[in-house]
Amino acid sequence: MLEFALMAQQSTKDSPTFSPLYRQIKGFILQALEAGEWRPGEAIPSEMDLAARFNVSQGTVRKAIDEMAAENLLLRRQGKGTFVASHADPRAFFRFLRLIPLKGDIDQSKSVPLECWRAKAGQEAARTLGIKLGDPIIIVRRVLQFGGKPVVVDEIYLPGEIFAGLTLEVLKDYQGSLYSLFESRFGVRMVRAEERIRAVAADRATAELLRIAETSPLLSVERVSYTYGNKPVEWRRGLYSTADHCYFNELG
Amino acid sequence: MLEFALMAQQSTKDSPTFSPLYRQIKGFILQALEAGEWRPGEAIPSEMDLAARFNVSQGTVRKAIDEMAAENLLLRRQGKGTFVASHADPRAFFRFLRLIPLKGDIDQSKSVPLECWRAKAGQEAARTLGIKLGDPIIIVRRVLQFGGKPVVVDEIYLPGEIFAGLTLEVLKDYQGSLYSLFESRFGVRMVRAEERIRAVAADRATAELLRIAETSPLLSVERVSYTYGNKPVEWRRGLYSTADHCYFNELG
DNA sequence: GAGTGGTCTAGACCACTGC
DNA sequence: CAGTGGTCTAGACCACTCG
Repeated sequence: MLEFALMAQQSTKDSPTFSPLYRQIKGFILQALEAGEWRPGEAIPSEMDLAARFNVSQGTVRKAIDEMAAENLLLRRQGKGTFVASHADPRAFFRFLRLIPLKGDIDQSKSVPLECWRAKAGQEAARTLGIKLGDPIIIVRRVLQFGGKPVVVDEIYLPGEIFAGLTLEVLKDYQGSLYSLFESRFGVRMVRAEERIRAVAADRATAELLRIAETSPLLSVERVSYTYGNKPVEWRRGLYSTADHCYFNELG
Repeated sequence: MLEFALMAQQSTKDSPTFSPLYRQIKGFILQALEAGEWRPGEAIPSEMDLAARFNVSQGTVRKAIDEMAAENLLLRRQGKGTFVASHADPRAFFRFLRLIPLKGDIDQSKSVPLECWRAKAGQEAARTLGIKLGDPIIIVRRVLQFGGKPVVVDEIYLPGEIFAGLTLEVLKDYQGSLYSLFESRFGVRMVRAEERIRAVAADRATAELLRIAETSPLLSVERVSYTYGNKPVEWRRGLYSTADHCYFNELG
């Protein structure tokens, strides 16, 4: 990160674009994250360092970092430092997969990639991913198992430009979550997502994969994931068998 | 709220029950809310006032309130004061009902109560609501309409002790959300909830109410709602028709 | 012990609301 | 104008981690 001169044109009253100092600091840190200045898992400079660079007090930097920690962009660890959040952290796993067993403890999950092919973006994919009609996309199909049993079938649409080099072999070789792979191999960190959930009847192919009866009710979970700057980088549709699991959501 | 002497046995190091001052302040404010010292929608004392009462600095009170505002317990309004959050606030509505139309704008919703009767808590209800087996409970059935069409059938289990006096007439007479009614008439404010979502096939009765085909896939949304102090006070099961709507969830 | 984040204070000033 | 929350500062000290 480069050094900064003062930027605080705090401007009393007459500025319609007023934003407090700590938000500007937050913006700079965000930019640096976006630019990959510090990689996921790494420590960012200490609050004192940042305060010195930005010519503000520690408290102001602190407030900026507080907000980013609340948004799961950064992770504070007392006595050690502040770290860029990473999907490699196992705690991040259930932040995006809200599936828990109906009874018993959380069981081991395993991702089984089925297919991975190239295609051109149709109207819906283009609109959702913010790319142009006909732009290259990559489509992945996979099954998620819990405790050895298939529970989810996912179909995942990715912008071909960003995920160039993604193949079925890469997927099969990788241990760990998909987002962890995206982060370490493609430098794309998922920061936020929206899910739209409906109930649908299982088609034949899905029923076979999940080893359930055709027309069984399934959850259809459509997800759009965003990276820094609200940029959509993944569109997926999952079909969840809720025979032994349920989608768990906490309403704050 | 009574005045307080100093409580800050901050105790360096040797206290395993260490908690910072602002959390103790938060605890006191929480207690006062729980005791109904300030009603939903009312203002609580100013930060300066509270600081004086607790013999701490404004900043410490501020941090306590910050956390409570983040938890939607309080609502800050610059220049006016800090207010007890209320379900009467229309913004609170979609915090608990995460249903949006598949296309088009959010349409007007209407709750149509069907039945309301007394019963004794069975094993599951007793466990979920934290009451004793056989304790009185109230069961409400109702339909939620969006844009005039039935979309949700709810079956709601309430502890009879807390909601004594709830009848079908009361429900029918009340305009506004259920939680708003609970808050204003029974002094019970829902603060948090957990939902478990599964896909199920519509039974005949539900299918008729929702005007869909029997065995159509539906979302089964089981919710436990809590008031202050993590006390469960509502258990409900909703069946959502997702023909024209979907459950929307934001993953932070 | 040095360095990190975490808490707390006291005071200044700004932005917003309503009288 | 007074009163509220919102921002920013400077400094002190505590709790935690690691060498």
